[in-house]
Amino acid sequence: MEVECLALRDLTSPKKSKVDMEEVGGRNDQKENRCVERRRTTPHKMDTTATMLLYGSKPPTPEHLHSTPVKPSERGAPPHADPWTPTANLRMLISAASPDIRDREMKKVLFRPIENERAVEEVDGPCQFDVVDEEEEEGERKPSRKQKSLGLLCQKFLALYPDYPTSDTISISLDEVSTSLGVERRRIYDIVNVLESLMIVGRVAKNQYVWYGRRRLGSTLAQLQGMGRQQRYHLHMEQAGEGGHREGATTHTPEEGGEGDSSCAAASTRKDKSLRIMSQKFVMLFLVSRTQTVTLDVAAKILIEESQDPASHSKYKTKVRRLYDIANVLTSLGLIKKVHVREERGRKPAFKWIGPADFHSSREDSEAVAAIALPEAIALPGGRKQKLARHASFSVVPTSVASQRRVNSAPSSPRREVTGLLPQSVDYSRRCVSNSAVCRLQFGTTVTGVSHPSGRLQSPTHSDGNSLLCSPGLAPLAVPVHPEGSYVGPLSPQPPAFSPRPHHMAYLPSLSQASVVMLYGGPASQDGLDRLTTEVQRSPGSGSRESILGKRKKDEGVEEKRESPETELSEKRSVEGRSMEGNSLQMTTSLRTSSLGHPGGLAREEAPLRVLRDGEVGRQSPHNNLVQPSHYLYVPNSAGLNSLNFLLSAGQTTGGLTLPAGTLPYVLMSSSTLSPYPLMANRGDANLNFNMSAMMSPACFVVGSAGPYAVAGAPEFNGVAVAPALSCPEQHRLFGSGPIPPHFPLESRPPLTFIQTEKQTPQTPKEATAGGGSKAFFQTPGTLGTATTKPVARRRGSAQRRLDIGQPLTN
DNA sequence: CCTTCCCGCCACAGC
DNA sequence: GCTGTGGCGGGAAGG
Repeated sequence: MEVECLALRDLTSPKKSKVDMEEVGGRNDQKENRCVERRRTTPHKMDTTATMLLYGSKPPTPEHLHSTPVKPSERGAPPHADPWTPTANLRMLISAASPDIRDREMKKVLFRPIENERAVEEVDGPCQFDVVDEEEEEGERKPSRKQKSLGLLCQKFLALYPDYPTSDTISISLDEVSTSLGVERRRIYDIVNVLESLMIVGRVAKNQYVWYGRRRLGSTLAQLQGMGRQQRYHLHMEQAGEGGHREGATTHTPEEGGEGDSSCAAASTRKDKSLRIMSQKFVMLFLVSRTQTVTLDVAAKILIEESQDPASHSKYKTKVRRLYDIANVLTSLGLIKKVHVREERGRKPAFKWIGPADFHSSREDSEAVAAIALPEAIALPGGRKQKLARHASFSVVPTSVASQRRVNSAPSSPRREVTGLLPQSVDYSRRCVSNSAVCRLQFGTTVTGVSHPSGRLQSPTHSDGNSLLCSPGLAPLAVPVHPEGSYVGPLSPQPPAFSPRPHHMAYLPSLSQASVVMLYGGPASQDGLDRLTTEVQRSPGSGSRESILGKRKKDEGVEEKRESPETELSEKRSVEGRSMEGNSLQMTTSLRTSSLGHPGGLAREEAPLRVLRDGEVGRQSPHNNLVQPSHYLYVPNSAGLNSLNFLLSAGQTTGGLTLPAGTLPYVLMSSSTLSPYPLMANRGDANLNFNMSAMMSPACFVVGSAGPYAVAGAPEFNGVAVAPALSCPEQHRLFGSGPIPPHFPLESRPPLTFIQTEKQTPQTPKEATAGGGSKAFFQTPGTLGTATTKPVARRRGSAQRRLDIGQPLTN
């Protein structure tokens, strides 16, 4: 193989710089104007989020999505939900909870629709929930910069999809994502580009990406490591390290690429994007570094060199800015964490690799890996090829990859029609894979999560086996929803009644604008789970905390778990709730958007959630202390939960969840996924409870132990999507997912079922069956057909970027 | 003041 | 000309 160079050459295009220089003056002016304008508009966008979720599966109209945000009202969505309100509620909860949480909360409010804030303020004014702490009111108003950070955004993004999807059928629509997350597309590109560089996502078509999750991460990393070595980054690092700068390290091969193609350089288009390349290189640096710590300074220098640019100061600054962007994403992925290195002159910011160290083992997808790389390598369909490769190392991979991609992409039209793409590969039209338990919701999409193996998490108890995480292998599928006792979120103050044990509530503060209902289960029970859980670790500190990042760590499931202390970040985010005893499932609703908060506005309460049964939820597994919930049920509020009623079957059940096709959209997420978010939980007691009820007032839900849960959909919901999670082991079996312990105690339990009450359109999951029984869950009605379609719908399509991706068929 | 990094202008590229 | 992409750097928040 030749070397393809990834050339960074483009990173800084001289041309551009020049231009900028020239234009600066004018540009700025324009900028100003634009800014204003945009700002103004933004709020609407945000508003739409909820809507988006609703429509996710079925996009109302493609146009809508794209276009500028329609006001919610237009769509029928409630005018903006009050973002603040939820927050307020949270605060209350938080206060009640621990200080840590509070802090955390304060710092980050995930999913808060930032942009709307303003609007909201004006409109809503302070929320109704005055309950809140006083203290914050003011503060909140301003969305702090942190709340808008790329890292946070990335976490939200990641939370939408399972770490280890069973198949590569999960598609990602940038429009939807940007809308749902309430950010501009530009930001999504930043995230996606980095994820793409690691093969966590792949580009399918314009505006469409496929979610691969971390399945390929290990191989990707291995590949990058190899490339890094080839490039001799380690040498560079060393040199740099010492001297601080390495300039000389020219070790790297100059371009080779066999190419001499210098042409490459010229050829390169923007596509070669630097962000992607930089991201890969940055990761390589970690992988080849002995210390696994890379300072921005060094990284920037190395990257600049490669890029051939004369390192001008400005370039350096630009590079650094980009590195921060990349680092934020990588941090969110749990691959690196920020640290400081001391040097002679003080300390320098640096990042330390905390991701999987041992990814070699998993090489399954070697091809994939290859692919990974370097997108750049790929030739452009247009026939232009580009790329450049500068470093031999890169070259290695590329070819194969490139070819692959081409192949794939070529055939299909750029826009992938639903079906058309990737011939071999998956039919995107179907979102769900047969086997997979997971479904993604299309847009709303989220997928279910799955387990991922990450292990380290939180739970202190892992020993018990409470933890549920699925083994990697299984992961995708089965997520145990666990059956153990389920408990419903206490709307009512008295949770105890329901279960013997203290319930735990988990409250996620802002998952997204949409309100969320979380269900979290305690430890699943049992043994079976235990096995699965490989990952759980105790966290040193409190049992309760877990690191966020940690969870995601495993690659391919196999990776080692790390114990490492979490990153700072993680710590912050650690949630306490998890440790709760979790026996049961708990549900909580966040009010975020919703109605709760709003006085009038949103009242969607048409149908409050009600509990169908209470049963004793409590029975859970005996041992449950501190277990971390394995999964959470995430329901976008946007969907109109408020109006929904739903029933949950008793937790114990095992059966599985059954969701009627039309049900509401929900996603089952592994706890790890959520880990990053602040979660409030009550530990059994009333601590938190108190407010909850208030917050939730509109909706109520209950979980009965025995019965199935039914959800009544609000009118709005047409089932958006159903995430399939498997709750029980049995299901797993069905799916074949994994080993499940025979003795899984669930047998008797009734399955969870969601029922729709109201009008829901049942959707049929077409493929539901395929997988096996469980599939049903998975399917999201919408997802299947609808979702798929959506892409097509996407507005006009001009695809700009060629689909390079073909993704590895390999799977 | 320095670090971090959000924001969004605007160039490009495919149609 | 239009739209999707995404490079890039100003400048502001945070520390």
